[in-house]
Amino acid sequence: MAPGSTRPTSRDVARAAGVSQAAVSLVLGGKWRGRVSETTAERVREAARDLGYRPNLAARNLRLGRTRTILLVVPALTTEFFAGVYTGAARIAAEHGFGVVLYPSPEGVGPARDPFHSAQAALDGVIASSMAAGALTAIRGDQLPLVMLDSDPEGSLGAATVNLDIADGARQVAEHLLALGHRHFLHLAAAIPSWTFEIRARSLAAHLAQVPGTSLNSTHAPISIEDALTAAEAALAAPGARPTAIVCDDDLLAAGAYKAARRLGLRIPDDLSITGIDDLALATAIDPELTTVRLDAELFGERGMQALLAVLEGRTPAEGDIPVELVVRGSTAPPGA
Amino acid sequence: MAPGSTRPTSRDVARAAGVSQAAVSLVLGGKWRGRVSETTAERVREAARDLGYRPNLAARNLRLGRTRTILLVVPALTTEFFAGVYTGAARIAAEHGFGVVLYPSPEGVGPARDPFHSAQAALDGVIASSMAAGALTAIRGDQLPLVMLDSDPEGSLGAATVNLDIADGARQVAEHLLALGHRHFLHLAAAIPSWTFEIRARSLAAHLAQVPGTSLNSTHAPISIEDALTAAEAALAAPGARPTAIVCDDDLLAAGAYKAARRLGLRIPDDLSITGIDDLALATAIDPELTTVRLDAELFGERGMQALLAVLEGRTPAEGDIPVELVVRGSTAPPGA
DNA sequence: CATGGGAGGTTGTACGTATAACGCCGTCCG
DNA sequence: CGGACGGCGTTATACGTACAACCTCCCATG
Repeated sequence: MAPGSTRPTSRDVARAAGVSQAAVSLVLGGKWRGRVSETTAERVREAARDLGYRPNLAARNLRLGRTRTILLVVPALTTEFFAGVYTGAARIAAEHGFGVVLYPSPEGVGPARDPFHSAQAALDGVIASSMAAGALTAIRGDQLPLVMLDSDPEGSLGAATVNLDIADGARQVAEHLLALGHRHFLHLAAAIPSWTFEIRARSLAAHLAQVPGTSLNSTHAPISIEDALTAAEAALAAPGARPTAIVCDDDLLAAGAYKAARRLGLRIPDDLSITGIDDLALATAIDPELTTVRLDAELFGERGMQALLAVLEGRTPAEGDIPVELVVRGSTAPPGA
Repeated sequence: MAPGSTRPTSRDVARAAGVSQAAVSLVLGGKWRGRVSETTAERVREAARDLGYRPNLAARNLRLGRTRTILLVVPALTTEFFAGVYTGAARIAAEHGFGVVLYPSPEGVGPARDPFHSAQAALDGVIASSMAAGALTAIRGDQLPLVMLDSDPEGSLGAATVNLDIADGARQVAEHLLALGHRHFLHLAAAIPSWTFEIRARSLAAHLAQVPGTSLNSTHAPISIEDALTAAEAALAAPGARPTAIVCDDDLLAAGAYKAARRLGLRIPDDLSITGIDDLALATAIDPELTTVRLDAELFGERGMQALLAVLEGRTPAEGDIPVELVVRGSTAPPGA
């Protein structure tokens, strides 16, 4: 590369190899069988290597009318959960020659910035978590192929949806705690308006109500340890029957509940059982280790990407929720043990 | 939009507004002052709105020869640290009309996949963490403007570097523990070949050596709680003088050290002091809360992006490491307290 | 010997945009 | 009254690629 010169184009390669630009495109595009001789092809490849040629993706995208780039819209990346979703989605995408661009919705329901303008890349499709509330209004009305993660199948504008079987997770938590003998519950819920969290709450309430004599209170907090601490401490200190178990919408909230329990001198699990959802690394770092619902984030991302690829190819995405699994650890025990 | 039709182009807008395509480009590009009348401009804007026109970014990128897209190459997103870096970088980028695409290097030093092929987007520049070892070889030799995060200023191919003052962090840890009276140390180091971790180790050793009679052993583990648990347990159970303090390269490693201490019946901080680096949410979730070095991940990302923007504009990036701050919490105390 | 056809290319064009260069028309000044 | 100039546009072109269509040998075949 001479200084000041720009990147080499396919025409530069052609000149160096003594062929036409079209021949370069054919060879490097792998479509030269029966069109270009092996010796010429090798000469082209060598010239490309020497010049350090990289195809101009903007030009290729323009020509082909597609970019093989998918936008993944997620809420903030404050836990590794959506990192896992990204990893799974990116893996499947790579297998099909697609790239994935991440758009973490600015904190919460911020000023609805435009993900399409912000992620400058030209896009072939979008996968969006229903929790990325701020960005969703901007996405609606765009005619890009869309797959929603964890979204109300009825209210997703006809877009395909991929869901974790989160209602079943709530069922497993409820049955586990009921079997241990708990009757008085606190639901420490995420203060995010999202279909997912509504379903969790409804499923939890429904399954707890199957046993007579149970009580269920709720309190809400933003998904952060400090906010959860504040909310849990207030709820535990409130007058009336103290719950013997706290069901949290998220492991981070559970960590806040741990801190509240410590402040109030309550031992876990003897005085108070706590459950989470996600199974983050955090879950086994705290003492006692957290009983939680394991969500397979990578599988979630994989299924989301598979669904989008199906949409892009005109196929119908596979049906079926992704199963989740209760992992029983040390934070749950019979009440008053 | 009639069904089956493709996205509207600027020419469609022009037709609808009864003007030329060039006029549309001028109006929508904001360069119409003195070239197009206000009434015509308004007509164009209305037509664009009615048709739901979005400029084709591939075409724009091709025409302008730049994409306003930056690639951020990071190691795996298993903690929120690099999520913070991304957030900071993306904020500064957005202020300058740039987008950021994330490339998490496949686990560790995986098969050196090509970040440029994987992230399909056409790029204007690259910011790369020196910890993303696998991807770095692919980046080298590419003539894209490059900024390295936490990299040896000497060995970064002349690329600009932005560093956290990690050596000073190690100094603060060393002086804190020495002041408490500790003399026998274990360094639980990250098993990642990276300049950053070498510097931490060197700085730690140098500052501890300033006090006569100190001892320092090292053990290495991949950055995960379970691996750290294994390594720390082995090191603590080894014959010889047991360390009274463990200095960890990372909060995740520190969490592993907590678990090792619990298994061995050692109380923190009475029997064993532990320190980390990063100040993740995890640090205040575990009990006792972790004394650690707070790294400002978002500022790190901001400075990285500012440096890259400077490079792109031909300016010289600002000098100076980013200061870090020891946060003293409950995991450190005088030995044998 | 004419004809077909395959191997090995080349020429030409379009993707959608931004912008340089060029009108055209009315007005105003010398 | 000529021409310069400003306001309001238009026409033409280039960015780099992928591929359809074409072209030219040369050999085999009837």
